[in-house]
Amino acid sequence: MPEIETLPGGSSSQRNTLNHQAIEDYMKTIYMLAQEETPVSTSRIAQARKVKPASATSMIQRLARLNLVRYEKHYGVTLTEAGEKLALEVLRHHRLLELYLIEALGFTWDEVHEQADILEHVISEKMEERIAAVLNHPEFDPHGDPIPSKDGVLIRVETQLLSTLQVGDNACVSRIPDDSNSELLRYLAELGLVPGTAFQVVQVAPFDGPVTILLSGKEKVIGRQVADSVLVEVCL
Amino acid sequence: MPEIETLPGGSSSQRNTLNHQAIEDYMKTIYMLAQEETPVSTSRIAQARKVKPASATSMIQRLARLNLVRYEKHYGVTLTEAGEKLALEVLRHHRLLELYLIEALGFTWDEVHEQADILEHVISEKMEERIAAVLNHPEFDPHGDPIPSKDGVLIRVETQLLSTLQVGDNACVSRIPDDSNSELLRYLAELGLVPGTAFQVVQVAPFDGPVTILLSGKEKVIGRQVADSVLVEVCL
DNA sequence: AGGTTATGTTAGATTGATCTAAAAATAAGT
DNA sequence: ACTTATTTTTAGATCAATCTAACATAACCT
Repeated sequence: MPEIETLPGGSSSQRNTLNHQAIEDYMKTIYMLAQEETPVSTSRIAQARKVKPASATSMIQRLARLNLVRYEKHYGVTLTEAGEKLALEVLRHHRLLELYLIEALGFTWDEVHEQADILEHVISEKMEERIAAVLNHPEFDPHGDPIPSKDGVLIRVETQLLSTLQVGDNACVSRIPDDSNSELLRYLAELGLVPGTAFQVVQVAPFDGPVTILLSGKEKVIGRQVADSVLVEVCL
Repeated sequence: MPEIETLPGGSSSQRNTLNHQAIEDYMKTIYMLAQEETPVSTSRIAQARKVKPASATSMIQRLARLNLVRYEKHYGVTLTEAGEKLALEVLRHHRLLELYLIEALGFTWDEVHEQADILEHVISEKMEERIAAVLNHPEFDPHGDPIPSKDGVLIRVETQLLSTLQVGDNACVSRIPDDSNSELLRYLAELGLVPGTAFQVVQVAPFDGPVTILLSGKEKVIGRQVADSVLVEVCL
């Protein structure tokens, strides 16, 4: 008998247990990439997941069979409603976990991404809920990324790269990509450039030179590469 | 090229990441079964893991190749030193997690086993360590099972079944198997029959009848089947 | 338009963990 | 010791997720 594979599209959160971690990882990846550009191409997915394009293709076909994505050959992939729901669920897990690891278990900023990437696939509904409760239902994770609500709503914040600011601009650090390398994250934490921190741009050297900012009374000079890794909101 | 598979035998805790959850599950199973009887037979492993004997055989062969077990065809399996170390590591994770889920996340007694069974394979050294620290390096889990120390030492407690006690005996509840069904665990919790509780045997009805105990001033009557699920230490 | 390059897809292989069915080894019973 | 029953192992299949190599499509560029 053919036995059709089923998944989330079904009803509620059945915790299919065979929600196959690979599926969730692909869905998360596709969701992320779709923010930047849609439809999402095979090669972008392959690159992000660090697999060969052929592997991505075959997984995409599987996701399409599961109605998690719409797929058109040689064109690209978009998420279905069920797919987006799944992706947001995983993202919620990830971000809650990152915050939890820091708040409850004393991890540092730069350590949590990796562990959260693994845990996100295996925590039960109950555990998700308890973690959210312990953290008092937070809206942002430690990197400044919004945490999707249980029913899949994601706050969207207008941000720009720190490196695009002009001299005199006042801004707040909004987000640092949580998959930035650990060195960078530790450096930023040391500088005090963490989500929520307000600062003013004092100087922007030309030719992609360093940016000087005034942060809690002290001037800091940061390289352009670093300035490209920090997302800010212009405030006031 | 042949590429030989390697694992823990190697050095330290390399967190091979490909410590394959199935391998760890088999090792845990074999460890447990070896407590009861050694060597451990294929069929016992298959039964415990709920797979067909053929599947167990092939996994056993793999474990032997990895030097986690000694295997002799048609005879049985014993753990190597590396194998025991791995099993104890997983057991440590499991028991720490059970306690943690209760203490830190408000899970109840009967809910933790399943979630711990999944998490035990994916927490990092760091996370294990932080959890142990938060719990103040506990020696027993909520079911009364001893938690192996980081260097693989397991406290062994002499226990007997509650059902083997005589009238007049004083005893303390020592352990309840953590894989007992949830109904039973909830019932025991309600009765107050949890690890550490002292009680006296008031009456033992013949023909496998119920056992009456005196527990914090109140008499409770428990069926024989329940009395067979509780491990006690005779105290005083 | 037509050829070249880049991107994507199919085909076929591999590995891990499982299965079923069949063969082999051990244990048991008279 | 011979037959039967039980247990274990082997052989061969399947499924998921990956790979490589070969083929197909689309995009690009004079």
